[in-house]
Amino acid sequence: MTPPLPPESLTQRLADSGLRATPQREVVYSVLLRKRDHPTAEEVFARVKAELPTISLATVYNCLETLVQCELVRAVNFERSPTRYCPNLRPHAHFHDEQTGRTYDIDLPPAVLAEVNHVLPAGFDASSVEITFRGQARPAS
Amino acid sequence: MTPPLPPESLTQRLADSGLRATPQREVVYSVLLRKRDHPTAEEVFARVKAELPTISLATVYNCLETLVQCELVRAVNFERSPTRYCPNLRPHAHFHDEQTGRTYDIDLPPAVLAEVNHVLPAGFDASSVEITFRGQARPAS
DNA sequence: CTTGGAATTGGAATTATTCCAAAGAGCGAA
DNA sequence: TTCGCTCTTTGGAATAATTCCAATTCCAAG
Ligand SMILES: [Mn+2]
Ligand SMILES: [Mn+2]
Ligand SMILES: [Zn+2]
Ligand SMILES: [Zn+2]
Repeated sequence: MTPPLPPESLTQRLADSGLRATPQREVVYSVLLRKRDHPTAEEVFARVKAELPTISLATVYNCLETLVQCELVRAVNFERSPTRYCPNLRPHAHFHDEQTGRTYDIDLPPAVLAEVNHVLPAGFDASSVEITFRGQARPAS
Repeated sequence: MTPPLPPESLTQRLADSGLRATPQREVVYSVLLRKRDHPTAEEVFARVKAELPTISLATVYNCLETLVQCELVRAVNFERSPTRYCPNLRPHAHFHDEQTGRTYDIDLPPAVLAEVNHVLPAGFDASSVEITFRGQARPAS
């Protein structure tokens, strides 16, 4: 009974990049883990303020950027709407519900990922793939 | 010897949507067809000005939006960089070369598309999928 | 204790895009 | 034809997410 992917220690990951674990970074990250609804920077800002009332929006942007660099968080974009942030580290696609605006994680089996990468002709060396669905969701859960 | 997908007449498509074929719309569309390098609105603006020196940037945005509505053109976004425009109507993914910034069309076989759609759990009804690769390209052609 | 680099902060700046109100065009009815 | 209505274009102002900047503040090492 292994714990489900022991979440990489924030402090550890930051250290690996030669960065410090600050209260701001810790709270921003914990807010993302607590409610995984792909919030925007503004939404993260609002949630973090509850714990750190004096944090600035600029800092939230800085922290999010840092977390993305450390690969603890993914930045997700739909068209030109504000960037959303996702702490799910498993390979997954995103489903954007056009009615509600909600975003869902869709697990991507390695086999499918492989299949998708096979469409690339010789000479194309992909470092990442991104798959985004758009439509209507009525999730079972 | 059928012509390769007789490009839907712009005039026809516009009429279908109850819209008029204007010189501005025609030139914007022809510019997209002429050089399929996924230009931004600003780039389209520059190219169109050669033929219609008095066109405004607002009109270019309007025309592009119209062409997207008519489904003659796809809007393509990479992160938060300016939207790019693509007149390729076949199902295809995009490959974004991180070095050069160039964008390549990658044909998507129906089988792969089907496979990808199969990752959706019950309750998720997708109206479209978007696949984007990022990496380094050394295209054969 | 110092002190130098890292991090945060508030506010200004940037920039792609949208909005707006006024002027121009095209077309069918009279 | 002319009129009137609607669609379209246009230039400039406004918007909004994000980035930039310069001034503190923080902190860990010496
Ligand atoms: Mn939406
Ligand atoms: Mn790029
Ligand atoms: Zn996600
Ligand atoms: Zn394309």
